[in-house]
Amino acid sequence: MERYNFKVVEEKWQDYWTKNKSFKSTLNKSKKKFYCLEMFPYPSGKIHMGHVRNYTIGDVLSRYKSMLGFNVLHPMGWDSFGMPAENAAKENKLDPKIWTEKNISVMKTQLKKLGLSIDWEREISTCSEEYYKHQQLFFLELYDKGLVYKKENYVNWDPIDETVLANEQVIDGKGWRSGAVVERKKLNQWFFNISKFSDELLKGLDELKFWPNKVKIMQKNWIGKSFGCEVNFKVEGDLPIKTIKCFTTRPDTLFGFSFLAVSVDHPISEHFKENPEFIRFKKECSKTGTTEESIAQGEKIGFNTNVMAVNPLNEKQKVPIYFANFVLMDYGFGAVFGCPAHDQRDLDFALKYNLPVKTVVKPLNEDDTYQVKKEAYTGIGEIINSDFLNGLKVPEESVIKTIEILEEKKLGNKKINFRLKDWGVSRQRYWGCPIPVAYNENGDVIKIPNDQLPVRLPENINLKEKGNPLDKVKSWKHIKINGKDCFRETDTLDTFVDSSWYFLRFCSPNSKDYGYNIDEINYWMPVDQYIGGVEHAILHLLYSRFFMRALNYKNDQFKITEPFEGLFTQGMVCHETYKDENNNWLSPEEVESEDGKNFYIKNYPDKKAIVGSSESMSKSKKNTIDPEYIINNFGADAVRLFILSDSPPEKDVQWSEQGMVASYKFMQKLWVLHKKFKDKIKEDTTSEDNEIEIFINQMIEKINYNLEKFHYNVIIANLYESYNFFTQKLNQNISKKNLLDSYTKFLSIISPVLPHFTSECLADLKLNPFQKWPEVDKNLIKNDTVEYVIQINGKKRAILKYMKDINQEELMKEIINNQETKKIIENKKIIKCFFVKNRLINILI
RNA sequence: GCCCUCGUGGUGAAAUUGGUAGACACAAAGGACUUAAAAUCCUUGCCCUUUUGGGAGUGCCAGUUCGAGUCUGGCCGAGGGCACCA
Repeated sequence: MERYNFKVVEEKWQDYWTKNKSFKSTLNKSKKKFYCLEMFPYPSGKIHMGHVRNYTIGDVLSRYKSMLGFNVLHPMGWDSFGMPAENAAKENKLDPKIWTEKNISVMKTQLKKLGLSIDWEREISTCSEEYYKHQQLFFLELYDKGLVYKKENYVNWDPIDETVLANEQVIDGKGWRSGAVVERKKLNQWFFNISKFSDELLKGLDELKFWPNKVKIMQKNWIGKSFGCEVNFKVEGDLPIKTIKCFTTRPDTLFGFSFLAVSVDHPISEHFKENPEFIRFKKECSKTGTTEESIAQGEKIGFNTNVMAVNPLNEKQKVPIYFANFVLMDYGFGAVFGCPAHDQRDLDFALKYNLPVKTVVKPLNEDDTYQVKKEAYTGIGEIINSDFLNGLKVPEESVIKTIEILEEKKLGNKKINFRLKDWGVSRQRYWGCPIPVAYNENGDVIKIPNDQLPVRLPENINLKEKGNPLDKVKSWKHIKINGKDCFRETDTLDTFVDSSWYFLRFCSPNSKDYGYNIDEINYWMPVDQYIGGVEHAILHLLYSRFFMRALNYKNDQFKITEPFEGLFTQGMVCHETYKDENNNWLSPEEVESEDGKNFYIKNYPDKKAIVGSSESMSKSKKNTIDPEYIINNFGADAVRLFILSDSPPEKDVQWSEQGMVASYKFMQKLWVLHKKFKDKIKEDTTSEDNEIEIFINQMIEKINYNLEKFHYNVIIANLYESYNFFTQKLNQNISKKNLLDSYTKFLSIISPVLPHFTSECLADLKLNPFQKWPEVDKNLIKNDTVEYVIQINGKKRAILKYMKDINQEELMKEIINNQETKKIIENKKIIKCFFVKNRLINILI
C-alpha cells in the first residue's frame, strides 16, 4: 500500500493555492462578508507553537465560513516596530530594519508551510513607511481634535530600557519587558486622551455580546468607575491655600472624619518644599511607591503638617492634615478624607498615629453602642452618631441623601470618578513611529506641515550609546519649517499605537493617500471574529476600542465604534520543563527516557534530569518545541490535527510528543481509508442499507454545532468517531448508492482542519478541491425509532428501541410486553410515572 | 484584601434546554498475528459476583427536583486579574 506522502501533497496544494490566488478577497457588496483576524505576530525570528495554535484556530474558522458562502477576509501582517529589533541592533550590530525584514521573510515562509488560507496580497508591516506615514496623519488629526496633548507628568521610568512605560506595562512595580524596578520621573510627554471616553468605553462593553465575560470584567475593573462626590474642606492656618478638595464614595461617613491625607505631590506641598523633614519624607515615599516589598507590606506612613482641616458638616470639628504615602496624586484630587471606622486603610493609618476612631455605621443586628475596633466595618447597616444623618440606611439612602445635603449647603457636588488614566504614548526609542511634530525656539509645538510628511526614520544610526537615539542625530533633528529653525520631537510612539488600527489597514492595504478607504472599511469592519491571547485583554484591546472612538470623534463618515464584534481568547501551549542536577534548564532535545518515568541527559544515562511542572512554552525555560521541525517531520495537517485535538481552544494545551505521533499515524490511517472508499465506490454492490448516509448527515449536524461553539477538540473526536464507523462499515456489504456523495461530504466537513489532505483526496476522485459546506438532509436523520431510557426510581434500568413520538401509555404497554423490561416492573405497584417524549420514562415504584 | 474562572478515570477531556456520566484520544495491562521484534488488530479499565447481575461514583457538605456533572447555599482546593483607586 502506498504511503501518504505529506511532503509532496502539502507542497503541491500550497503552490496551487498561491498560483490560483485561492484566498484573495475582494469587496463584493452582494455577498455577506466575514472578517476573521488573528492577532498579528511580532517578527522575533521564528514562529512558535502559540502562533501555530492561534492561526490554526483562525484558519479552521475562515475556511468553514468561506465554504458556507461568506466573502471572507483573512489577512496577515507584522507588528514590526519594537524593542527587540533595537536590542538585536545593539548586541549584534544589525540594522533594526534589516533584522526585522529578515525575520519577516523567515516567519512568512514558516506560516505558509502551515497551509493557512491567508490573502497574502494584503500583508502589511507596521515598520514600513507605507504604514506609519498614515499613523502620523492620524496623530495630527487627533491633535487637531484635542485628543492628543502634551504635559509634564510623573512617569514610570524603566532604567534598563531607558524608556517610559504605560501603567499597563508596569507589573508588580517592574518593567514588563526588562524586569527592572521602575522609577518615578517627571517628564514632558505626549498623551492620548483616552479618559475622555471612559464612560463610553465602559458602556460599550455591554454591546459586546460575543466577547468572553472575563475580558469584559477585566476592562470594566480597569476603567474603574465609581460614584461619589467631591467635598471641599476648609483649611485653618497661615497657608495661602484655604480649601482642599477630596473625592469620596462614602460622604455618609463624614461624621467619622478623623484626619485628612494628601499626596506628597499635592499643590499644598509647595509650602513644605523647604522643610528638610518633609524632603526626607517625600524621598521615602517615592521609594515605597515602587518596590515590591512595600507593596506587599502596604505599610502606611504619614507626615503631620500641623495644619488643621474643618469638617464641613460639623464646623466645630477640626482634624490634622497629613501627607501620606498611600494617597495618589493622579486619582481624585490627590486628597482623601480619613474615616478609620469604615475604611481598613484609614484604620491602619489611624492606629499607627493614634488618631480617633469614631463609629458612624452599625450593622443591622447591632445597637447604637456598636464600636469598630481593629477591623473597619464596610458592610450594610444604619448611620449612627452623625447628628442629622442618623438612621439613614446604608448604603441605599445614606450616600445619596448626604450628597443632596452637601449640594444644598454648597459644600460639595455629586461626582463620578474613573480609575482609567490617559495613555502616555511617548517612548525614548529609535525603532518606532516618529511623532510628527517639532518645536520652535520658544518650545511651542509646531505640526510638521503636510508637504514635509511623512517624518521618516533616519538610517544608519548609532544605537550603542545610552539614551534617546534620535536625540543624537543632529542632522535629522534640526529642520526648517516655514523658513524658521525648529527641532523635531525625538520621541517615537508606543508600539501599541501601531496595533490600534492595523485591522483597518487590512481592509484597504493599498490606499495611498490615507490610512483607510471609507468604502472598504464600512464593508469589512467590524472584525467578525478576533482571535488571540488573553494577555492583551486590557492593553491592546482597550487601546483599539479607544482609537476607533478617537477616529469616529468629529467625523461623520467614520461609523465604527467597536472594532471587534467577536473575541476569542485561546489558551497557551505548555510543555514539561526539565532541569539538570545543578538547577539549569534543559530543553526537551537534551533529555532522554526509556520508560517515560526516569529521565537523563541524552547519551549520559548516569546524569539525571529532573522533570518539572508543565508550563507555557518559553525560551527562558527552554521548554519550546520548534514548529518548523515538527511540520517537516509530521506534516502541517498532522500538526493542525494535534494542536486542536487535546484541549478546548480556550484552555491551555499540553504539548505531547506521543500525541503528535498519534496524529501523524492517524493521517496515514485516513489515507488507507481513502483508498478503501475509492475502491468501494468502483465496486458494484447492491444493498438497501443507508446507514452511511444517515451517519454522515448526523455528523454534519454535530460538526456544525461544534464549529459554531468553538469546540474544535470535539470536532477532532467526531473525526475519529467517523473513522471508526467507516472502517467497520466498509468491511461490510454496503450500498454503492450515494457512497461517493457521503464520502465527499465527509471530506468537506474535515477540510477546514486538514486542507491539504482533503484537497488531495477530492482531486484523486476527480472532484473539485473546493467544496461547498454540505447541508443536512433532515429527512435522512429523521429517525423512526428512538432509544427510550427506562428508569426505575431515577435509576437507569434498561434501554428500549421503539417507535418515535409514541405516548406514555404505548410505551408502558411495550415495557410490560418486552422480554427484557417486563421483569423490572412485574408485581410492583406503580406510584407515578414521568414521561419525556422520545427520551425517557421514570417509573416510581 | 477585592474581583473572576475552574475542580469529572492513571492522563487530556466529552456530555446542546436538568433526563443513558466518562464519547474521542493518550498511557497501562492482557491477548492475537510473527521464528523474534517493530507495526497492526482485539480485550480490559472503581467495588462485589465465576457469569447473569448488582452497588458506589463528576472536590466536600447540605438543599431544590420524579431525576443534579449541570440549579441554589456553605466549605475546601487550583488558576487568572487588580493592588493602597479614597
